[in-house]
Amino acid sequence: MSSSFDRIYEIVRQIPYGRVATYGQIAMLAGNPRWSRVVGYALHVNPQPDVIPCFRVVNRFGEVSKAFAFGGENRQVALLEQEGVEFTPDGRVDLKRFQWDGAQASQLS
DNA sequence: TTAATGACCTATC
DNA sequence: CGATAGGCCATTA
Repeated sequence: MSSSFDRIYEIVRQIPYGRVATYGQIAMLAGNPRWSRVVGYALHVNPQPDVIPCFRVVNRFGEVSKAFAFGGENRQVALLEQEGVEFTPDGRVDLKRFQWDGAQASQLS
């Protein structure tokens, strides 16, 4: 019985293949631009990793968090690369090309 | 109920 | 430009 997390999970779970979303964006789509921290917390508990691709969630800079290392930070990068996501030498994702436009998708007829 | 924590973001020095 | 501080929200102890 999650509380507000359900809203967040709903968004993250809608992230399409080969696309990434940011905590702030997810929070915004959830209806609260300041849930950024809550989003991270929600994914931290990640009760159902089978439907919640947390590895597709990155910070505002498209970079994966340190504490994300649920099996090696490199793991998340590898997974995203597997989906066709390009990473920069800085270890960041090209948000302007791979950031999931959930807002647009949500409003898309 | 209060205090402390957190996979964040923004502003300031 | 790099580091620090504060703010915001929800969860947990």
